[in-house]
Amino acid sequence: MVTPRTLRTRARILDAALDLFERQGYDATTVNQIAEAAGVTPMTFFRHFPTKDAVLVTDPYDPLIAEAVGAQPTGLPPLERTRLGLLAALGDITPTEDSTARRRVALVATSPSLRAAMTISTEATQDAIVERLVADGVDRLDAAISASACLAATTAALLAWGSAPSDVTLARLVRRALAQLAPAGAAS
Amino acid sequence: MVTPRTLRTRARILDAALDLFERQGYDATTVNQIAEAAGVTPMTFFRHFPTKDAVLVTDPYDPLIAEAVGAQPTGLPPLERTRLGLLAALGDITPTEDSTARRRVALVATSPSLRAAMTISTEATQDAIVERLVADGVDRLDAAISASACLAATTAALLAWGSAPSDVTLARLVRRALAQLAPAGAAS
DNA sequence: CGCGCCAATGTTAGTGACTAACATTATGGG
DNA sequence: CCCATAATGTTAGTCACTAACATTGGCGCG
Repeated sequence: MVTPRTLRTRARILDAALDLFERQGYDATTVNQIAEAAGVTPMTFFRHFPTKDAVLVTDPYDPLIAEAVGAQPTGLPPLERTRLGLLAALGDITPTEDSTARRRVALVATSPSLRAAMTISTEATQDAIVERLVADGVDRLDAAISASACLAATTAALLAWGSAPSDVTLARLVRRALAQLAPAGAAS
Repeated sequence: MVTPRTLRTRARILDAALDLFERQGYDATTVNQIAEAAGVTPMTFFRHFPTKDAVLVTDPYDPLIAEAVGAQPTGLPPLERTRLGLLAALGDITPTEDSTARRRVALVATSPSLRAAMTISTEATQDAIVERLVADGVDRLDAAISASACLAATTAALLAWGSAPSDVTLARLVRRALAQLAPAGAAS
């Protein structure tokens, strides 16, 4: 049941949180402060976001990415399949970026606990890719290695993007990251 | 001041913690339980380990690894330097493994919060590698990409080792992981 | 062999993230 | 305009972790 009221409250909490995080840092900001600034009870905060870090960390792209990886030629080694799949998915994801994406990423880059939360969330994506590769007969360990390496490179690019000049696009950085994992001297 | 008494207490806490974690799971075990089992106050626990997860997560290998990476030929692309450096460092690290290493890794594999803690700790290694590469004139983003990709692959191997048959060595799995990041068709 | 010093431990009191069970408000559909 | 029900509030609690101060216990020295 997604009522308009829910959306408004959620947006107020999110705005208050981003504002406070940017002004006084993530760790120095308490959920109580966020709740108060949003005109709401701490309890209500947790009804909208399961954890404090969930305000900043979300990625609903897992199925999309796993599918893109699966769509790459089965003959390729798993690393290459994953790499190409991520590049292919990139086009679908980038346009969706809302205006706060960069602020969120910049904030995540500032706190170890946030980067840890992001890792946990990335694990879901990794699992999705691994399952997809395993379904095609790839060894589970090989799949995990490929997926985690590609995602780590992508994450490095993402974090860099958070504090990059505003004319640098995320897609550009990710392409650069994944290019380093390409078979020697390959184009694209 | 590293007195014998300190070492004994620390060992008692560590034993109690490993035992409880294995019997009832990491998240279900409280610091109070560990302290009680070790015949000690919760406060004392935190004097020996900064956090609950510190009992399981430690790696003091950063300088060693960074040095090994730096020792690789400067002409190579950063990913390859990092990869070869990690392989070189592997020999120095493996023999040091104490008998609880595998138990610890197996436990880390079971809980997302522990894997997150491990990521934070791996970041230190990553930073050491990045600084070393940057010192040789490598672009910082390129360095971060290489280091994080190689370490992610290594971590995947490490986690797999935790629940692998006991005749499978860590070095073997790590070599397999890093081999996937090798330039196409290169040996070892 | 006992005594005093200081590291190691204990005590108390508190904060902040989160949870559960139950009470209250308010919104939008009939 | 009213009522069912979603959304919020209240209260009370747990657990990881911290700070300040009090206490104990082991080891070196006389």
